[in-house]
Amino acid sequence: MKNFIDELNDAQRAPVLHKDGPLMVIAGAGSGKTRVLTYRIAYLMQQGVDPFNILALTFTNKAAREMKERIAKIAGKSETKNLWMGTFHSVFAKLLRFDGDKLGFPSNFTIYDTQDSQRLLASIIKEMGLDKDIYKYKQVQNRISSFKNSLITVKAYLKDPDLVEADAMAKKPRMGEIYQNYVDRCFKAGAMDFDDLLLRTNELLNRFPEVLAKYQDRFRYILVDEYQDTNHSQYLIVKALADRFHNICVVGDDAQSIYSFRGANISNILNFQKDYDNVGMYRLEQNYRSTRNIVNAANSIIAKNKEQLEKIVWTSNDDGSSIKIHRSTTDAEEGRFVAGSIWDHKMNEQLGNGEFAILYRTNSQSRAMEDALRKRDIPYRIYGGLSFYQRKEIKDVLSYLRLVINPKDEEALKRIINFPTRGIGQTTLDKLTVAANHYNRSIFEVIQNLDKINLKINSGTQRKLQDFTTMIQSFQIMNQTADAFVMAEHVAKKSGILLEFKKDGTPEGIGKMENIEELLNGIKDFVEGQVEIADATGSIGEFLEDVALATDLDNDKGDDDRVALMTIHLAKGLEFPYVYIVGMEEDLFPSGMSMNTRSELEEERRLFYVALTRAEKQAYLTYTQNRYRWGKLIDAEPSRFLEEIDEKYVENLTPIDTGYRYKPLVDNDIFGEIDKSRLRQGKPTKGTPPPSSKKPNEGQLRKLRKLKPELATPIGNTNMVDPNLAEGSIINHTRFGRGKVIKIEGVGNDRKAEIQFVKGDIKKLLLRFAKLEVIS
DNA sequence: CAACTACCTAGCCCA
DNA sequence: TAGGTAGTTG
Repeated sequence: MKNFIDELNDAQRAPVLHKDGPLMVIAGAGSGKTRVLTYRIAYLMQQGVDPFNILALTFTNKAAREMKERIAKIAGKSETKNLWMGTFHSVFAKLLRFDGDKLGFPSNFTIYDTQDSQRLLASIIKEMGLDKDIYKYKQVQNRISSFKNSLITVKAYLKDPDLVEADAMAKKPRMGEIYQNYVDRCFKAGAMDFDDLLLRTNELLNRFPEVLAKYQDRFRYILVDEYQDTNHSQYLIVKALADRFHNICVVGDDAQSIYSFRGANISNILNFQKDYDNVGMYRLEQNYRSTRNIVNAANSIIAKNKEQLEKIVWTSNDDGSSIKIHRSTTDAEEGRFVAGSIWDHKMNEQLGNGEFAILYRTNSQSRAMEDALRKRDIPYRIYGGLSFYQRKEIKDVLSYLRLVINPKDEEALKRIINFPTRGIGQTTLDKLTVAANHYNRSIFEVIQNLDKINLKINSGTQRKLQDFTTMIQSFQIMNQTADAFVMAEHVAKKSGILLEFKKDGTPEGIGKMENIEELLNGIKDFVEGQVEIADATGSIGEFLEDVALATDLDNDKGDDDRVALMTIHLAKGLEFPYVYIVGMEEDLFPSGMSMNTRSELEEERRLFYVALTRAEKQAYLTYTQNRYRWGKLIDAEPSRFLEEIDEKYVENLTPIDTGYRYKPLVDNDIFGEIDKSRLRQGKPTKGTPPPSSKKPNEGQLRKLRKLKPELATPIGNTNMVDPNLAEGSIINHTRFGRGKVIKIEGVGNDRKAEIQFVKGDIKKLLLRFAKLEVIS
């Protein structure tokens, strides 16, 4: 084992070496926090801590996988096998599979995704005879989710007059009943939703002291990444588990807390020192990721927030070029600018597609970007949005598999009982549902006992129902021996799903069939991968768990070279050399729904901070004056965040138009204040941003020449017109920068080119005089 | 009683 | 724009 500790700087080393007791690491953006977490685990193991006694909670499964690999490199692969590492949801789903029976859940419980929850709520609301325009299932689902994340059970809800009152005021007096029914139905279906995985874990640890003791004793060292984004439910689990040994290490950055909409509570990190005695406090403030311009610009933004832990992020990296702001007239043009700019960078600096990311506030903004990238043949990948596993045809296949594992799974059954159509319609299903509720049994059980209950279902339909259950039962028998792939392939064929799409024959049908084939390939890969894992079997159950708990980034193989398109939320924790933050407009970013209170606005600002600090070399901020929203073209105003960046770090590629509502920002005093106070305390001074002495473009040009000497313009020798110059050429002008030739006209000495420059303006230049260098 | 088609309308924020 | 729904057909 080589001495990996030497690879750390002083600030990083201290928390790694901190042995026992609670500690908190406040890690600024790009300061190497994953590294600290990884090395701390490796160090604990080196010190003789059994990996069996270590629990590490990460934000994505991908992050867990990568950390595990790095630890394996240091400590050896066999050592890491017993580490419990993963997201909150996957770790506690595993725990509940072991001990959830004490709460009455089978070990093969289904995990309902958001869509399942919403469908179930929609049917409950319908069954209760409530007005679906008042009780909107999405709203109801949101509300119940927030109850669960705050550990408000049905009982607790009913006891809280404020909550009950609030729902009554919102004309939803029967919210409590819906909540109760929802919980009952999930239980009856042997299903947990995402929030249950945490809520039920809490319940388990509270109600069964011996279970709590078992896991307290096991998890002697607990590490939590992204602690600023934990919710109350997660907070309590961690607190309970760490209560015996107090060996808890939390890592996070309050400035990057961006998940309050799903219950994350920033006070968890702000109050950590109050929760434990003798907390070791460590700060990582040196940023290794970004240029000084980016770091300082980000600091100037986050300084506008009031609620935060004190820290100064600084860097010893180069200044880099300034942050570029670009205005366009429409979102389509915004897309063209971004695609064009990426293209230019690629051509001029010989970069791969993977070095670029386009970040946006909402998924719907991706379309304009996609269109523009496609036109330029730039390969890209969209992250998030509708995931592969949420597509209808895929969910249908998965529903069959779910039903094989857990026949009580009501949502799976309802999806497929009549798909492909087999003559079991809504009326029949309604009768079955009523009976199931009445007898307190699952629908599947009701069907199996049709002969014993008189449901007034005609004999033909009864026959069809029996055929259906017979089919599922045959799958179940097969599942006792077959692996996930064999099983899934069999189900796709025998259920008639594949045939259904085949005979459809339309392009959509063929597409769906291909998707199912892709699913099958994925399952095959999965099964083969599971062979390497000690106690894994490659069963359907394992596969379904994997799918249910996959986060949007987990499916990324990352093996091909594409421009990344994603929301800012998804980009947390990632980094890219070139980052385009698009849609910098009021009402969009900050979102119109998050501008009402100070804390909402501060979260939007943190989101902007996260976005900007993803960039290593260069950040672009773009906005448009008109944007299509809700199918209509609407006027847009530049985001207030644009004026919040200290102007010394930005450069406008487009001249400020007369209608521009904001003056460029001058107010950088806030940052100066904090900085001075830190100076007085004798803290590091490297963070003080020295005003950039260089003109922004110089650095860029110099870099360009260094990278590609053959592209450097031989000054003074360029008024000979390059024979390669043509319409569509990309050129470099010694004064105006890069541009694209739109048109060439005139002859001889009069020959001139109309050029669209990257900076935004269009110029007509006489080729006789213009010092142009043809790049391509 | 189920299946299909054609409309209509709400959603559009983020996991 | 897609998903839900009413109306019609088989």
